[in-house]
Amino acid sequence: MSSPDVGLDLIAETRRNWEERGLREVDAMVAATSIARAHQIVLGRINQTLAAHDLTFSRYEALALLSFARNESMGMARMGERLQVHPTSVTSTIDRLERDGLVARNPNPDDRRATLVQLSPDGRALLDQATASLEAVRWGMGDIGDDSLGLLSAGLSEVRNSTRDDND
Amino acid sequence: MSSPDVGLDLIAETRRNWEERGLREVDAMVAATSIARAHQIVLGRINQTLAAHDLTFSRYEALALLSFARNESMGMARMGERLQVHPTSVTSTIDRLERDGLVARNPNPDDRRATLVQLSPDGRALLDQATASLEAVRWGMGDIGDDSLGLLSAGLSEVRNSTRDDND
DNA sequence: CCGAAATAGTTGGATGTCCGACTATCGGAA
DNA sequence: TTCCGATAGTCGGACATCCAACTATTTCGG
Repeated sequence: MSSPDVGLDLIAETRRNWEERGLREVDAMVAATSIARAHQIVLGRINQTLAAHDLTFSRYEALALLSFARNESMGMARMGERLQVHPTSVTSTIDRLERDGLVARNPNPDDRRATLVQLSPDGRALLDQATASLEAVRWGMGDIGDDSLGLLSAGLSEVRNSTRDDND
Repeated sequence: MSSPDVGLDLIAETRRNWEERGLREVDAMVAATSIARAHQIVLGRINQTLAAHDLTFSRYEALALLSFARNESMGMARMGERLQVHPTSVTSTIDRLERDGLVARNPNPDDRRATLVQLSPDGRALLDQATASLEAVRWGMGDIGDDSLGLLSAGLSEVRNSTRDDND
């Protein structure tokens, strides 16, 4: 069924190497590395799918976020909070979406500092097409069953919420 | 114990939004999003820790890989395979490590196309210090128990090995 | 033995992300 | 009311990553 299982081998070998060296916290290292590799693979699949629509996952997420907002419009600062990215990343993402005519920047009449981003009809249409493509490839999750996906998501929420003294 | 649980709320809200819209494969979408967010958080913690050593996770991984190689030396193509990144990414990473005196480029006497990357004494010393720092923060995995980490890693290996028709 | 295909690495271009710094504006406290 | 801190966005710089294209070598098939 499965291919040569490259990813597993690489992680397993890394574990052996570190164990031989006497590293403490090998399990944590393996988990962190596993997250990084899984991210690399899943995002690669997703971006490959979205490339057919001239989109990336970042831009897709921004379009989707706007599509759920009242009037399909939202301030940039709020977008940054929701997407958990730096304000400059929002600027960059919106720049490209605007360049492609998928969103528009409008002034906020109540606050001249703020900019409201508005999803355009083209943006909404492209979002729907891209969403259909992502559904077809199950967001890059392959043939994993929903029950396993649920367990995985639960484990990852533990990671997100694991305390680290500082705030997130 | 846990903080405001920001990440969970955002993911949970995203799930609600998509469910209302009638998306199929909501579990896959949540899992993919969870991986992306966990990656963002864990890598952020790791890079914050490594910043004290003027390193990033990419550069750290390259140093660690070299440290396990025979003579702490390896060809760049092989590094790309092991780290699962594009050859140009290896070039970029090695450029910066070389700039900082942590590795050296040497010609391969058996193949004039190839370049051997050699870990320097400074690089080895810095790697050991950085590793100690990462152990102290458990590679960004917070206070999650080793048993949970094991389950998580197992779930993620399933993702890596999930078939997607194409090869990886 | 020779030329085509494969391989190693680099360069240039695009994207995404962060940080620091800067401008413009808002808002609250003295 | 005025000034100072907080907030909204942008810009420049650094880094990571991919792709396409290019050079230099190596390798292999005829």
